[in-house]
Amino acid sequence: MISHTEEDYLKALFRLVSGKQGKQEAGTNALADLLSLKPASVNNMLKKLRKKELIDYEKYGKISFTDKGRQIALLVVRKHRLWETFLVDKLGFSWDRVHDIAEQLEHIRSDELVEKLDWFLGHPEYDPHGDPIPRSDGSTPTTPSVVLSSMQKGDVCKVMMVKDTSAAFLQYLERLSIHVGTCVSVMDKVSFDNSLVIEVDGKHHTVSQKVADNLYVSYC
Amino acid sequence: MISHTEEDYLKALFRLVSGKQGKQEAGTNALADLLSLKPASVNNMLKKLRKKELIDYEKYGKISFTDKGRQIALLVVRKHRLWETFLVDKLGFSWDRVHDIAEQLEHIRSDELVEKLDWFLGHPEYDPHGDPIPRSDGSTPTTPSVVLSSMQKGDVCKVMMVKDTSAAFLQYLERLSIHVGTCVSVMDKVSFDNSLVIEVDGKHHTVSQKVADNLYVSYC
DNA sequence: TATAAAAGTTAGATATATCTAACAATACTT
DNA sequence: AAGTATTGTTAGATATATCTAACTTTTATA
Repeated sequence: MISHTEEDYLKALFRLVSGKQGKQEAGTNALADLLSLKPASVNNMLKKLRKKELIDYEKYGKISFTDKGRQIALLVVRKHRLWETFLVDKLGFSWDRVHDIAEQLEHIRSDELVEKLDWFLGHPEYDPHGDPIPRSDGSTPTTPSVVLSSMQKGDVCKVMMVKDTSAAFLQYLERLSIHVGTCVSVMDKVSFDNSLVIEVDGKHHTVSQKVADNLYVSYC
Repeated sequence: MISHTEEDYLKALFRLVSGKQGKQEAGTNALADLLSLKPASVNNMLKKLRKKELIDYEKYGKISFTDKGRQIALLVVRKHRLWETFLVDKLGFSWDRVHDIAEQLEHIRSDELVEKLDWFLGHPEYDPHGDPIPRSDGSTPTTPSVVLSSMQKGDVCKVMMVKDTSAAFLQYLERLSIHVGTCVSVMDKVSFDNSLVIEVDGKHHTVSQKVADNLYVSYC
């Protein structure tokens, strides 16, 4: 039996080794940061997870999943993103309010529930932030790889995924009327700082490179 | 902040002092039985709950709610029954599979979630077993008080609530096509053991007094 | 009412998951 | 390659929630 806490560690490890933050390796400190815990606590848990054969790691070495561990991590992520989709699509939550609730819901244990929820939502492939929802067979829909900041003047594209899903950033996007699926035209690009002048819904906005780095798009 | 465990104790106390089991008083042993814990563990927790001003009780005395404690218990029950309704009405669960899942969902913390769920379900007053869903203002819809076992030969009534919601009993009712809302005609009553011959959906069944005691009905 | 049974309490042990503080190994940097 | 900074580990403390075993109080009954 895997505890909520253990699931949290596995999910955090998943974010580090295969998430959109990009890094392919995870260490004690990185995990501690992500979980807002102390390295000593993480170290303790790593031993427990190794004993349960959910991760591979040796003293002072890097951490990686066993097949069993990855499977559990994927299921937790699947549940998290399905619940986020439920909260937004069915209950009418705004996309910046669902994270904390989904963090709780992702720990509910019931295979039947996950599959019924998936059916109820119409087998969604992406959550409200555009993150791919892992399938029950362990596969994952493709993730967009083009960022808005790589677009040039005159390009027109569609927002596919939001990288930073903090409430603050999502609320900022809200003010610009930018959602997943929104069409964005690049009107100008300032070479000095790479900020972009974009048109959304007929309105012009200037966004910093940092903002544009956090928006994954596809050409259209 | 109230822990999951504390919520479980408060919910159990609620069942004892105001639930359909009828008893108006709760003791250490009764709580331990209901929670499948040892009296010593319960005693420990009672001290903690008293310190938090969620219950009133003195050494060797009976246990009762403070207003604050009752409010929390009612909210947990509200959440449990709303989630059960969601699982049956929206996800298509059968009524004998929802209890364990709702036991987990009832601990999800978010006032906004509860209210949105309530709206999504159409402000239901009763859950799939006919149990009243406490309202957000703390009031509770009326509970039926007439049991099938008090009906006489020739009476026709509608099932309003199932008292014993164990999977075994619910599955038994399932085989008899008895649900909340089902019409039942009493064809005969055996005075020897108070068992009843009933007609449901054109079919005749004999049910024991124990079964009939667990079905609340209203005349129709 | 004396005694037995039931109910309730206490003390001390265990398991989980966290922390701090001190220490050890690895990695960077010049 | 030496020294420093970063990263990781250990030991021991704390908090929660459970248990067992022994004990006390209350209640029931003979």
